[in-house]
Amino acid sequence: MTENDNQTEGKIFEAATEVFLEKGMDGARMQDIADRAGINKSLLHYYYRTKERLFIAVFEKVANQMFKKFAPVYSENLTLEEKIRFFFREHIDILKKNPGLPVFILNETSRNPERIKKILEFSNIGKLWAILEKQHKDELERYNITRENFPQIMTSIAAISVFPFAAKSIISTILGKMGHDFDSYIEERKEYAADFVIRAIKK
Amino acid sequence: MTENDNQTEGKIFEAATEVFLEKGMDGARMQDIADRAGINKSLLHYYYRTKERLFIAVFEKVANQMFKKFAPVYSENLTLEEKIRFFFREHIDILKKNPGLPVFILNETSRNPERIKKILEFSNIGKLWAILEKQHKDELERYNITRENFPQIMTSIAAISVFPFAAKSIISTILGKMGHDFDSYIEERKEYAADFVIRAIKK
DNA sequence: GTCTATAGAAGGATAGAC
DNA sequence: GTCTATCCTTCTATAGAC
Repeated sequence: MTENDNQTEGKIFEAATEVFLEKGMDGARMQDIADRAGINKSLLHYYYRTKERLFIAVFEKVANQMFKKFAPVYSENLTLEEKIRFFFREHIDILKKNPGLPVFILNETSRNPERIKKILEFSNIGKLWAILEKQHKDELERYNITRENFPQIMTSIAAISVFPFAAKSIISTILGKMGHDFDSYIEERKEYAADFVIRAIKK
Repeated sequence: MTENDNQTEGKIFEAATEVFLEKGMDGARMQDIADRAGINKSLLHYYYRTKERLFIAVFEKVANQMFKKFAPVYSENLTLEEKIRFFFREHIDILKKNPGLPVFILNETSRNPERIKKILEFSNIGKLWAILEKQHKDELERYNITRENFPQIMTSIAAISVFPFAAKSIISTILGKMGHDFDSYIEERKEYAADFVIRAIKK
């Protein structure tokens, strides 16, 4: 591969990421991607053969990005509360920079459930409970966290972090009516969300 | 209008609702809608002129459905805790019957923010805080609920109720890896969510 | 590797008969 | 009010020159 290959392929991939995030698979147009990449439409097919393949490349990259950001949660040097605070700060910060990500992933996985399986195969999200139980054996006694309600807690945490961005246009509109604005609402949320969850799970 | 008008228009509307919820505006095909309604494609245009108009009819009906189900929250005969419990039971039950609703609304409002404005105009969601303050003046002292953190609380409640359905295929896959199943997770959630929120907002 | 030109199919929309 | 036939545009994808 020459340098030109990489440059062009990279430009295509970036442009495709933009367009797919904005319009979704069905709404995206190959012409639009080509224009933004500053190249000809047929080059897209030269590098990726079909729209579907190009989409999958983008989807897997973007989805992995989302699920691989849980690293600090596995760190041994943080208390449970610190991990929760850390998570909300980091995760909300990432979403702040990519506000279109949640709707994109939610939408595409909902219309095509098989897509998520490959991504989750290589994630250790299934082992989360085992890790937590091992790392916080003593601490856990001070919280209402059990193997049984663990899915409820984890999905609530994800919900509180992700939903504001997934529902951004609705929330923005309502906040506007009440004299608030979205950006400061999000900034406040990093700490509020952590407090909220910690109170909710404390014994 | 004859009876036939209503029957056909109704069948079209029902079919359109199904298809739009399943595929979204961009993924939906007029031919598909016509087939499900058991009529010819050109009849769609006879009744609704364009795909866009048909979509708007469906979207407004469906979105209103979602925002008008907050009625019990305005009832004077319930305590704050009872309202929260009532909300989660009712709301999760509705979503259980229409699991595709959240992604549909999130997706379409995100790609076209103007769409939500007309719906929210006729909703009294902007006055929620005023109503709450009036109806629960004394009770409120036992909770950490202020005018300032009210948006944080409301969006957390919505998040906890809506997100499991918006992320259904992801959550289902993960639950599977952990030996749980989605349906019982949802059934448990009605009570768990209420407990979770009440603990989180108690002083 | 990149472009132009175009095939081939599909989708939304309309005309006109009944 | 409903159908058939068809127009027109748009979109993905490929052929072939450079």
